[in-house]
Amino acid sequence: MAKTTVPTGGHGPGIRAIEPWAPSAGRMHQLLTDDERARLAVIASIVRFKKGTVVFREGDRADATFNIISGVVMAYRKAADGREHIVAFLLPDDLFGLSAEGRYTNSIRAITAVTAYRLPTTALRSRLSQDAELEFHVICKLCQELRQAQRHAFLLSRRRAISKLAMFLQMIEELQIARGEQKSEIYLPMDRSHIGEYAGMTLAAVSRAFRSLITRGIIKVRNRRHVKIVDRSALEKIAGDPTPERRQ
Amino acid sequence: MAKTTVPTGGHGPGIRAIEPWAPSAGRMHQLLTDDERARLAVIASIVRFKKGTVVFREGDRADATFNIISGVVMAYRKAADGREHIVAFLLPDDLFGLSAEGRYTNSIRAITAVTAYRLPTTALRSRLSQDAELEFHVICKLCQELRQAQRHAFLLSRRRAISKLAMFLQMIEELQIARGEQKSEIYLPMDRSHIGEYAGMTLAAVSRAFRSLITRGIIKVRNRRHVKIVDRSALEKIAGDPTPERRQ
DNA sequence: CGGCCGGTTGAGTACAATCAATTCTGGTGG
DNA sequence: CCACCAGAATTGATTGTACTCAACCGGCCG
Repeated sequence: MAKTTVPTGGHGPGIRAIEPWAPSAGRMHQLLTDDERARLAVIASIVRFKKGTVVFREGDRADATFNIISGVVMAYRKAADGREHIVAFLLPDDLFGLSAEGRYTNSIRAITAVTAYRLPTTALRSRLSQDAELEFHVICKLCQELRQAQRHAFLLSRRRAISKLAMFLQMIEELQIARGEQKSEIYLPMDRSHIGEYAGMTLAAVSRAFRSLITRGIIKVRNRRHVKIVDRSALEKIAGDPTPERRQ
Repeated sequence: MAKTTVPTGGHGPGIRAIEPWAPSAGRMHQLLTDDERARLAVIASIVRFKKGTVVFREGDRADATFNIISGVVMAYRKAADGREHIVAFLLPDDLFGLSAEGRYTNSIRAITAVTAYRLPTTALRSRLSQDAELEFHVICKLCQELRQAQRHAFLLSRRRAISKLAMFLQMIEELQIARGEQKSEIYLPMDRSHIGEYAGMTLAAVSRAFRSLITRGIIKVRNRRHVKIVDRSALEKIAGDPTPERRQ
């Protein structure tokens, strides 16, 4: 990983989230003012990670928090049998590097090439304690992440593989709409096995669920990474209903 | 629900969490100073709910956040088929009433008799924006809740019912230890069907998983609500390993 | 061209969901 | 104090779905 200082004139760390208190039609905003971003830039350095790099591991001493500029990372944990469970996918303007008792609680791996701001814990902490406005925005972001995690758990509680996949696609699409990256097609930065590790199913089950959605005419897969939702209401129905369609 | 103003001399809202940055041996502290609690008490009223009461529903206008004084509530969401998925169990010194775009994202029901502080959103918001110290503590609490939600998702990704139950018991025990309520026995304030709704399995599966742990001599069940872990290492192994023990 | 990685598909199996009795437990009133 | 009752929990039999293991496909790179 390469470190450089923040170039003067760069606009600095950013946080995007849905406004917890005011209506916003599902859109995310940049929560930080230019001024706040500049103040954070002072304590930040820029780091780059190649695709596949592990940024840090669960249990490592947590000496920095990161703020993604570009690229996608996954937060994951290893089960005792060596399987990886993906906790979250993090995108530009997201934060990662949460800790408990001074140690990271998840491992992080870049799943594309990634650029990020690196904010040393101590500097960040003292900056936060002086800046109520900034703290408030961090709170907004954490609320958002919490909701996301709860939604993930909800997805995982679905019984049928096809429901999980349907809900996964809905979540990804919604996220891309909220970010204004809407292109009538969903872009999947992760591969099938990552989807499985996120949704609690095997690669084989993911593949079968995709097949099933395709043959039912609910989605169209242009290629591995590009999916179009054809029948939105059918997808919704499948996502919502954990039980098989009652024959009869 | 009955509302009263906060009795003068009451110590006011409290938040307990594990310190995100400093080591704390898994213990939770009261994050708020007496002074902060008093300042919050000014905007709070005390509310009481009988066991089974729904405090608010997902989608309701979010005009207050709550801080539990005593009792246990569950945060839940309804699936399209009417089943309830439990998002979290909230205990004294926990917060609930998170919102997105001014609406609650989960429904809340009291599963025991509950007393709580009610903090009106607008008042809380303006109090927070003036009080960096307080905000910092809210951030700590949110980090804690986020970790908890991620752990829940991890639990839900377990395939075998017995692993889910084992992990559930570990989580409850750890929570009670962190709160200093340790009594060599785990207390379960929720009933079996709630455990099922939290862990993503049916009541029947919960029951069978309990049986299995009992007959293997890993736990002892004194009555519905009191469980003792006899063989901790075996429980850990089962919790960690989603696959059946490899027969040779 | 061959190997490799990501993905698909097939056959058999294991596990939990379902549906349906029972049994247990704690609370209530006689 | 005990009998009774209702809800909670257990247990049984059957079925469905996803896992496992394994073979196979197809694009990409050397």
